Parts: sequence; C-alpha cells; structure tokens
Amino acid sequence: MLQRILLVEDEANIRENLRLNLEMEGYEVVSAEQGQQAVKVFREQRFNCVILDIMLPELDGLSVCEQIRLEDREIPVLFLTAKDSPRDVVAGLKKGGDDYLTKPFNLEELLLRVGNLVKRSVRSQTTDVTMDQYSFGPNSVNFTTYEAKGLEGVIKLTQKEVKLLQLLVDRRNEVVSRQHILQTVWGYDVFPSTRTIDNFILAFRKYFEVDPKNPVFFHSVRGVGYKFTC
Amino acid sequence: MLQRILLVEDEANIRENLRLNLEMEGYEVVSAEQGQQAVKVFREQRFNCVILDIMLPELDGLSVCEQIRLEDREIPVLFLTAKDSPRDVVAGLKKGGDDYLTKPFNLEELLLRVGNLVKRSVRSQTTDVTMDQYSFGPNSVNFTTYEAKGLEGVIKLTQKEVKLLQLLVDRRNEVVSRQHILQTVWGYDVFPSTRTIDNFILAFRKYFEVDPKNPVFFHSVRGVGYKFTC
DNA sequence: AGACTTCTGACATCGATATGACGAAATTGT
DNA sequence: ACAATTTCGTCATATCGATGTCAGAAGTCT
Repeated sequence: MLQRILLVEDEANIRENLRLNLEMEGYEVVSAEQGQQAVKVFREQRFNCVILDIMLPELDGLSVCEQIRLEDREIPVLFLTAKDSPRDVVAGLKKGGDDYLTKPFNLEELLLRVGNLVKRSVRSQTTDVTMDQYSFGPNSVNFTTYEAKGLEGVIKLTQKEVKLLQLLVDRRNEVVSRQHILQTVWGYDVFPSTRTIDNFILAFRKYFEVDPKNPVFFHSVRGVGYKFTC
Repeated sequence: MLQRILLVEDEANIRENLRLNLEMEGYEVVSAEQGQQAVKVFREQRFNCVILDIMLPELDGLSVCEQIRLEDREIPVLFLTAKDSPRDVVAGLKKGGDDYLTKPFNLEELLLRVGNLVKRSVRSQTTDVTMDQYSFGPNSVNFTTYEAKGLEGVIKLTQKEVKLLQLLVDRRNEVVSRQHILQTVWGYDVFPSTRTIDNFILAFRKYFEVDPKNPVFFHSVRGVGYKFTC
C-alpha cells in the first residue's frame, strides 16, 4: 500500500525540497506550514509517519505532537529542530516523538530514518492477515470462501462485507475509527457518505447478533467508530 | 521481563560508565570490547538492544552489525561513533542500524534513545494488545479499547473522556491548565463553558477515587487547572 | 436486461456533552 | 476575622450532532 507522510515545516525551501525528495522515494506527501493546520489535516487523513519541525509560528511542534498523540498513539513522529540543545531534544522524545534530527540535516540520513519509522508503522499495521476462518459466539466467518454461519444459517458475504469484517476482526477489541475504516476498506480518494458504514454494521448485527439493538459483538463508540468484541 | 543490552565499546572508561548508567536504568548489561567477541556473545545469548561502537580494533562496528543482522533482522542497533561525517552515519543506517549517536554524546539522550529502541523490540515481541494500558492504584485504563477498570468494575469510556484522561496521564504529576486542556482536547475554535471540564473530572473521580471528595489521583489546582498524580 | 451490491438521502432516535443554577470552598481585600 | 469575590463541585436538564434504520437510487457484473 502507498505510504503517506505528513510534513510540517514552515520554511518553504526546506519543505518543498523535502517533499520532492520524499516523493522521489515513493511516498505520498502532504505538507502543512502551520501547527493548527497540521493537526487538522492529521485528523482528516491517515498517515504512516509525521515529520515535524519543532520551531513553528503560532503552535509549536511539541504541542502538535501532543495533539497528534491524542488521535493516534502509535504513529511515528520525526522531529526536525534547529535547536541542538539536549533539553529540547529530551522534551521532544518524552512527548512521544520517536526520532529527531537537527538542522541542517543530511538528506540521505533523513530518508533512511523515515524509512525505518515507516517500516515500523507498516509492520504494526499488518498483524496477522493470514487468517481465513474466524469464530465468535455461535457464528463463524470464512474470509476466503466469503461465507459465514450466522443465526439464520449460512450467509454469502459480499466483497465489502468481507473487507470490513476482516478489518474489525483483525483489530478485535480495539476501537476502529470511521476514518480508518473508510481509508482501509474504501481507499483514500473515495469517500462515500458516512451512512454507508452504518449499513454494513447494520447487516452484521442482523446476521450475527441475537438482539441487534443490544449488540454483543459489534459495538459503536460514539464520535469515534466501531469496536468488535469477542 | 528483564531487558538485556549488549554493549560493544573498546574504551574502558566509556564502557564502564555506560554500563553503570544503563544498569541504574534497570537494564541487564553484557559488554564486549572486541568485534569478534561481541558477535560470539550475541549468538549465545538473548538481547533486546545492541549498542555498538563503530571504531573498534580488529573487526569494526559496521561489520559486527552485518553479522548480527544475519542472526536477527529485528533487533535494534544503536551506533556510537566519534566520526561525525554523514557518510559513516548513512553507512551505518544502511547496514541495518536503527539509530546512532556521535561521541561525545549526551547521556540522558542516549538513555532515551535506548529506551525507545528497547520499547520497540519489546512491542514486536508481545503482539498482545495489552501494551497501551495504564494502571494507577486499583484502576486501569485502556486507551485503544476505550475501557477502564474502576471501583465499580468495567466502565466504557467516551471519546472526550479518553482524550482528557490521556492528556492528564501523559502529563502525570504536572499541572495542566484549563486553557491547555481546552485547546488540546476540544480545539481552537470550540470553547465550551468552563464547567464542562469539571464534569469530566467529576466523572473520573466517581470512577476511580475511593473518596471523591478527597481525591488521590485527580487533584484540582485552584486558579490553574488539574493535576493527575499516581 | 436482470440480479446483485453499494450508495444516498430522509427521518427517527439516542446519548454524549454543554449549559446554567446554586451552594461550598478558597482567596482576596479591608 | 469578616465580607466580598472568585473559583470549583455538583446536579438536572437541554441540545445538538452522531448513529440506527430503511426505502429506493445508482452502480456493477454477467
């Protein structure tokens, strides 16, 4: 899958140069020059890595990182800083940054570090994809034959149903945000109305839940997304 | 589990100083002063992280890293080098190093970087979901499942509850101003009445405090904000 | 075209959270 | 020490956005 990077840097030269080089490495780059804007963009899209200048006008990089961490606790953050003082560095890493570089930095080194971070992010995304049968309660799903046994007997699943079900099962017991669902099941560019997801959940509940109004497996978490529990 | 570090460094002063500090951080340290010896030790034992001087007599650090990578492709390697030239750094990272520091290095920074690397190694070992849990007193919070165990058993947390809790826990033992809470959890444009925050603190105290009137964890600091203590 | 899947828009419903009121507690000024 | 003032704790209630639900439209495949 395409790897996406959020680049937050106010100096236009550095930003565009970095963007160019990252894109040449095959990343899709979205850039922001201000802190607030960066947080906003981050909330709306999915990224594999964030490159974050500490010195920003308005909202500084550390605060941006703090807010990003409230949205996603896993995503790797690479700090850029002109300040070489260990105090800043330490503060940054403590805030949950995963790596940092001091300007001026060596381009090749940055690309390598980014590569490391992204690799890590990808690794933690793809946990155990190699499952083709899953059972929960009285139900069971076969992801390869697109069939499921539910309350009403055998059900033929559609493509999207399988994808969504697989995502939820892979992340069982975790809350999966609607954002994440959309981007994983549908893709980056396609954005169906948010009602669409509900329809699928609705179907799952009909298939698998004894009392669809009081779901045991397919929980919704208001304002965030859905959680599959087993 | 005890975290084990392999330290490869030929200069006795640096080596023993590092060993001391790492042990004070709670790691078990095995040290080697020569390349061949390091590889041998690595083959025989289990480690969570390797700290590797590049300039070694006999077999240099980069070669050691290469050999180590043949045994274990995952283990984090941190290079130490006196040479600041980017070429070495790049070479090191390409050989499969995960991080590097140039001598003379800041001790605290090294410990932080080692901490990060070890954490990563541990995370990839335990594919369990139970990594992003936080416990305090008789309580525990899971930020990905949106669930908490409190005095009354399991509680389902809402979005804002999770965000606020996470912010307070991230800044545990610090006072977080109401201003900062509003900006971070709610955003820049939205400014709910200041009573709103209290409601959440109120809920937390009900969930987690034995005597909500005399809180142990969720302290309020008059005129400023709140402080989470553990 | 026909069968199926997926999406959309309308509406009902629900629940998280924002609000305002009020008393208690802390702080300040005199 | 007292009153005045600010801030906080607490609660009942209102609000508004998010979700549930469904019928039918719009795609998609054969």
